[in-house]
Amino acid sequence: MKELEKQYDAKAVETRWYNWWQEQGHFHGDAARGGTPYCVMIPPPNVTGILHMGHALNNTIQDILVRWQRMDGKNTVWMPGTDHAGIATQNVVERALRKEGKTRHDLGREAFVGKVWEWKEEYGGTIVRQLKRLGASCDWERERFTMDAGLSQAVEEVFCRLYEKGLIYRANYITNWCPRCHTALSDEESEHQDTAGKLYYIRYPVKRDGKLTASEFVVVATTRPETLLGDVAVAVSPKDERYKALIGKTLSLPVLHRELPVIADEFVDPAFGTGAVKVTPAHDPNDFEMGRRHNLTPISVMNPDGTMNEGAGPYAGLDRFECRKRIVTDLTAAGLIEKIDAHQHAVGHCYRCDTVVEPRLSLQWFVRMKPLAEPALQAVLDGRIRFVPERWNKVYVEWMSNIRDWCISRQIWWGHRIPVYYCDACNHQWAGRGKQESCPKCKAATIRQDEDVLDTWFSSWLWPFSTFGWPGDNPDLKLYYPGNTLVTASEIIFFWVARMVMAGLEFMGDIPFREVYIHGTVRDDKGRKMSKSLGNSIDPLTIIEEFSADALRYSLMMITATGQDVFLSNDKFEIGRNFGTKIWNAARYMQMQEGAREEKLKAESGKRAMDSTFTMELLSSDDRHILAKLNEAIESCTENLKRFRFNDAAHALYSFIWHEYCDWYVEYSKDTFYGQDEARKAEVLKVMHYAFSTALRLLHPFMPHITEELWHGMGYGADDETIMVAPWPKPLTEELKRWGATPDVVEYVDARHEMIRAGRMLRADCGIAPGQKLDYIIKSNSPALTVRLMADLATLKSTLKAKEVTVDPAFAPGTAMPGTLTPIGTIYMPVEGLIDVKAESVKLTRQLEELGGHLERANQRLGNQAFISKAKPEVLAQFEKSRQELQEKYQKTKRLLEMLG
RNA sequence: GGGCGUUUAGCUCAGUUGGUUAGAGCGCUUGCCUCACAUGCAAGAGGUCACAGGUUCAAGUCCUGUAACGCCCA
Repeated sequence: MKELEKQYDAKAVETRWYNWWQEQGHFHGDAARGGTPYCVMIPPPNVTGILHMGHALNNTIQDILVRWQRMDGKNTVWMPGTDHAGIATQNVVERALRKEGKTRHDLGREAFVGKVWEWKEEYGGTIVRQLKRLGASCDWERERFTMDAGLSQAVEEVFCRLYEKGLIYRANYITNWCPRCHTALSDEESEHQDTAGKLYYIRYPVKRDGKLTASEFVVVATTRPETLLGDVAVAVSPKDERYKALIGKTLSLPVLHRELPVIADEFVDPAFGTGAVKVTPAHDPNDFEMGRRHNLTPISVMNPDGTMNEGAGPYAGLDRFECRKRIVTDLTAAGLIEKIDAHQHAVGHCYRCDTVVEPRLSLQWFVRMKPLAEPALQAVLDGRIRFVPERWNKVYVEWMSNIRDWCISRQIWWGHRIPVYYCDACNHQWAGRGKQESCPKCKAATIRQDEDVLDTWFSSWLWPFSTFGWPGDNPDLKLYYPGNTLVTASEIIFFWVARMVMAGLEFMGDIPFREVYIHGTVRDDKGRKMSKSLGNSIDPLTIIEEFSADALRYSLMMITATGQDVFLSNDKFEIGRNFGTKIWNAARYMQMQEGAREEKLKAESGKRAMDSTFTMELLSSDDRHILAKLNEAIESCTENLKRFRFNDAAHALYSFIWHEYCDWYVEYSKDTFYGQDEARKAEVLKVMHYAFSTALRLLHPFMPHITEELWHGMGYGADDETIMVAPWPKPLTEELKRWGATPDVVEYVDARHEMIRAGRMLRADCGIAPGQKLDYIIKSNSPALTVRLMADLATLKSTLKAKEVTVDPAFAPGTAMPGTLTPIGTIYMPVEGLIDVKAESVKLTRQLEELGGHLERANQRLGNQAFISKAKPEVLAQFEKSRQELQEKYQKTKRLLEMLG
C-alpha cells in the first residue's frame, strides 16, 4: 500500500483498471458456474453509430444494475453487440462510393456487400471502444453482431418457421417509401413531424349527361396536389346532405380529364376541408383502403426515386415537389384553385435520412402480427413482464391491441437476404434454410432468390436468444434465458421491446425479460433534444476527457429522476468530479492517520482485515452514529436500486459520504487523532475503514474506477482481488444492536449537530473571527443529556473552536447573552458587549412569529373534535408531541428575546 | 383529433401508501488559503407547491376542470 497521490489522476486510473478487469475475466459469466443468473441484453447500438449522451445514460444504468447484481453474487451476463443497421450502413458506404463517382450498381451486389463488410471491420467498432471508456462491464467475450453467422442462421430459421406457419405473406400494398433510400419502411421507421404545409382547395368540374358543365364544381382539399394525377374517385360522407345528390355522378379530373365517380364512404370526415376528398389509392393509405372497398384500380403516378412517371402525363419526369409547384401554377391559370390555406400537419420522414416519405404502392413482404401479438399482450396484462415506470404498460398494451402487419422487406443490399426462392421452371415459391440448389418440386436448377433483404429489426427482435446460440440448444440458453432487465428508451418500445416479447414467446416459449426500465431522453439545458443539426450535443467522450468516466456516470445518475427526461449542460458534470475528489481526499486523510500501522499492513500481504469487532467501551456516540448512518445508506441504496430509483440511491451515498462522513465524522475524529489516546485512535480508525470500505462497495456500481483504485489503495483487498466481486453490503440490523447504535443515540447526535450549528451561527452573527477562541455554555434539557454532553465535551470544543465549553443544567444567563434553542438544550455564548442586540432581536422576533404561526395551527388542529376522533392514534400522538415541542420552543424563544433587554 | 407527461426556491429537480415546521444540487450573499480536500470549509437568504373548484379531521400528495409547455399516436 503506497501513499495516495495528492491529486486523483482519473485518466490514467480508469483505463488501467478497465483493462485489468477485462484481462482478469471479471466481466465474463459462465453458465457452468451455475447459481442464480442475472442477464441483461444491451440494446445493440447501430454499428455506424458513435456514443452520444443517450447511450451514456442507457449504458450507465445497465452497468449499475449489472455491477450491483454481480456483487450480490449473481451469475451475471451483460450481452453486448451491435446491429447491422441496414439502411444507415448502406448509406455510409454509398456516400463513400459517390465520392469516387460510383454507385452500388457499378460494383454489383456481391462486391458492394463485400465493401460494406470491409467498412464494418474497419470503423464498426467505434461505439464498442467508447462503451469501454465509459466503464461498461459487458461480457465482451460474447460480443455479437446481427450479421454474424449464428445470428443469421437464427434469422433464416425464424423466417422459415413463420413462412411455413403462413404468417409471412407477400402483397402489393401501400407502404412508406423513402425515395432517397429507395426502399420501403415500416410504420415505425416513418417519423411524423409537424410541418407547416398548405391545404389546396381544387375544383373538379361536374359532368352532366357526359358533358362538362361550365360552372358546377366539387371542391376537394388536399395537401399533396401532385397526387391528383393518380385520382380514381372523389369520396364524400354518405351522411353529408350537401353532397347527397352528387353520389354516383361523374367528375372530370383536372389536367388529365379522366372521369371520376363520386362515391360515398364512411371514412370521409364531413368536417375536414370541404367534406369531399380525392381518392388516390396508389399514394395514400386511407385511399388505398377506400379503393379496395369500392373496387377501384389504383393508378401509380410516381417512380421509386420520387419523380413522376408516365401516369403523370405532361408532368412525367418531374420531381414530386417540382411537379407540385407546376401543377398548382397550371391549375391557378385554369381557374381551378379556389383557395390555398396554411395548414399544419404531420408528415412522415425517413428515420434514417429525414427525406419526406412517400406512401407508395409496391410489392412487399409482411408478417401477420395478430397471432404473435396475442400472447405478448397477455404477458404484460398478467404482469409476467412489467414496465418501469408503470405508465408504459398502457402504451405497450395500446400498440399491441391495435397492431398492424409488419413490412419486413427492404429494397437494399446490406442485410439478411430474404430466404425465399422462385423456380422459373414450375413457378414454385418456397422458403429454404441454407443454400438452395434446385427446386424441391420439379428439381429444376433454374431458381432465383428473392432480391430484398429483411428489416434490421427482424434480426434485433431475436437478440435475447439468437445471441446465446439459438436455434441450437446449450447451457447458456438454459441458464440465461429468460433475461432479467431490459433498459431502453421509450422510442424503442414498438421497434424492439414489443417485438422481442413476441419473438421470445413464439420461438422460446417464454418471455425474454421480466422488467423493462424505460428511461427518459437526454436534452440540452433548454430542453431541446440533442441533435447534430442543432449543434447542441454534448459528446460523452469529451466529458470523460475533461471530468472522467466516473464523473460522467455519477452526475448523470444524480440528475436523472426515474423515467424523466434529463436536462444537461457541461457544468452538471462538476457534481461527479467534485464528489470523486472529496472521496479521494477522505481516503488520504485516513491514510495520514495510519502512521506506523502501514508497516504492519504490509506484513499482512497488503490486505487489511475488514474488522468490525469493535470494543464497546471505546465506542463514542459519534462512532455509533456513523455506523447507524452507514446502515441507512446501505438500506436506502439497495432499496432504491431495486426500485430503479438511481438518483435516490446516488443521493443517499452522496449525503452519507459527504455530509455524514466527511463533514461530521472526519471532523470529530480530528480531536482523537490529534490527541494522545492510542486505543481510541485505533478504534476510530477501525470504524472509519469499516464505514469507508462499505461505502466504496455501495458506490462501486456508480463510480467503478475510483472505487477500485481506492479499494486497492487502501488495502481493502489483496492485490489480485477486485471490488467488482466484493460482497454487496447487507443491512446491519443485528450489528447495530450489538454496537449500541440505537435510534436514541442517532437522535441525540443529530440534535448535537444542530447545537453545534447553532453555536457557530451565534459566532457568525456576532461577527467573531473564526480564529478567535471563545467560551460556550450549554444548558442541557435533562440529566441524561448532561451525562452525554459531558462525555462529548472534547469534540464539542473542537468543532465549536471553543476555548471552553461548559455543560450546566442550572445555568441562568445574564442579560444580553445570545443563545439558541436546540432539541437537547440551549447553547449560550457569553460575549457581553460584542453582541448586536438589535440584529439578534430582529432574528429572534422573526423566529418567534414563525413559531407562533405553527403553534396556532397545531392548537387549531388539536382543538378540532373531528380530528381527535378520526385520526389514527399514532398520528394523534405525533401531533400532540409536536405541539408540546412547539410550545416549549415558543416559551424559551420568548424568554431569550426578553433577556436581550 | 386521441393518449401520455410536466408545472414545487433564481435555475435543474426530489418529495413513496394523504399526516410534525416542504427538501437537494447548482447559483446567490457573508466570512474563511483552519495541518484530507478552495474541485474546499462555515454560516445565511430564498417557496401563498401553475390556477379554480371538490373530497377529507388533514391535500404539494387524491378527484374534477382550466391554462401553459413537451412527447407519442392518428
